[in-house]
Amino acid sequence: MSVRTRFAPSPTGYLHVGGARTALFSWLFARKHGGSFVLRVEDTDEARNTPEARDAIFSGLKWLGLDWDEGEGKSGDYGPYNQSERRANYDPWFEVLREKNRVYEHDGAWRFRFERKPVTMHDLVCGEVTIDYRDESNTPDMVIRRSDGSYVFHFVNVVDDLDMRITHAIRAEDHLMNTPKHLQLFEALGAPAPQYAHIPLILNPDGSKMSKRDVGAALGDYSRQGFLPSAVVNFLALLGWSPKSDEEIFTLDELVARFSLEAVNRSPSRFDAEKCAWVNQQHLLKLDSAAFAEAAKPFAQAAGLPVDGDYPAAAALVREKVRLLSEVPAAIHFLLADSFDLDPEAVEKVRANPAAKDLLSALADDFGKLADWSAEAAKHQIGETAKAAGAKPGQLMFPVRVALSGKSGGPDLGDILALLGRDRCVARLRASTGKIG
RNA sequence: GACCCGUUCGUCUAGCGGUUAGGACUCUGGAUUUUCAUUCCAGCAACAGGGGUUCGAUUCCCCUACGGGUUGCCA
Repeated sequence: MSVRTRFAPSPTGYLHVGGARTALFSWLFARKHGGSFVLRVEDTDEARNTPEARDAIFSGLKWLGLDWDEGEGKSGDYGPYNQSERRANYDPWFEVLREKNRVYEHDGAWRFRFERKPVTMHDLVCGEVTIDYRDESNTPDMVIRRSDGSYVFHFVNVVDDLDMRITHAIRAEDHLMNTPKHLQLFEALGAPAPQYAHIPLILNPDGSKMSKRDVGAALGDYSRQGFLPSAVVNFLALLGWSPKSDEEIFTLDELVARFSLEAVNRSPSRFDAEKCAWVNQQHLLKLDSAAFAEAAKPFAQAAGLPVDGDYPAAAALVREKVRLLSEVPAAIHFLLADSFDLDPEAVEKVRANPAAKDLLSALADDFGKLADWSAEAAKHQIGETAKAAGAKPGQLMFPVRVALSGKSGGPDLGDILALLGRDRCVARLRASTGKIG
């Protein structure tokens, strides 16, 4: 029997990073075993469902690269894949329970009669867990059908997993205590239950439960902040799962090859934005210049920078300098704009050397006389100008950087000189020297 | 409160009876780079506490503390 996993979100908010990771692990497990990944939308709570939330789920999964085999936009043998459209599937199973006298009416609602015995689950992550249903006060019979005739989560979740032939239900740990209830339902229905795997929750940096509104909770924020989907997937995989080696940077394909539920933790982990940014930087480093420029383009456009002409070349110069794509516009602004601001702190450092101003003026003159312009030629001239004034080349490099970019950090100076060209360099040298003096 | 799960550097983690407790992020130094960054090297930093079991416990058991989850006619 081939593996079938599912992701079963309810469309009541944006896609949460915890949900995204649950989806990731389910997807990885299915792909690892050549199985199917089903996307089922649990939209039975009409009051809280929104179309925006539905779209956030679909677009979020697509952004991460987690494609589903059955569900929204796909055909499949076990549909429909929206719970709101599955009413007809539930009634027959409810009848089975009624015939077996496993349900009884109470205040208009129908409750499932638990068998009063210890129930042991064999969780693929948590191991054996036993809940004693003889303690009725702790495990009251649960409502599975409301007085308005609609079915409750526990019942539809079980019936859907059954009807959809789900073999492995991978879900977050907040469902752990639901599992023996579901196991009882499967047993009463006379059907085999899927194997369950409960993965630990993701917490806030301070250890509190990460929920809506918390920083970093919404998956949609990550693209806006300049994260690459491959980096988010990579980082999420490292939360609660370990490759059991010192390697940390993986592509989605590499994760599929290495993933296993045995290597999933049992303890909750906190979300560390710093490390997530570092992982993103590592993924950025794997992009070639053209791909990097393309990925950063939306951010440049949003910042009002022109994305034709020098843009691709400018973006390429900062590929190794940024951790997030959102940092690109500020990093290349001086290369594409006509005017830029001088950072006061950088100017102070230049002023610390009394000779800097004269050196810059001399360099502007010498640059103007240069016939051939290239990174090498310009850098060579910096050395010559410095030497002529009895200074070391290094003493002039930093002032030139500040005069041309306004900042103390940035791309390689040779790259800056080459991209700006002789005339712009001379003009900026003169203009900035005046301001520095 | 009851029930369940968990607890290794600040954070993510390796470890499955005997290790100088390893790696990564962050931070701090240094090397390289005539600039910036990358890179490299070094350093700081952990087994929650108490009992057992054992020749020997971070590893196994119990208790306590702490954290999290569940306790809905939400999912």
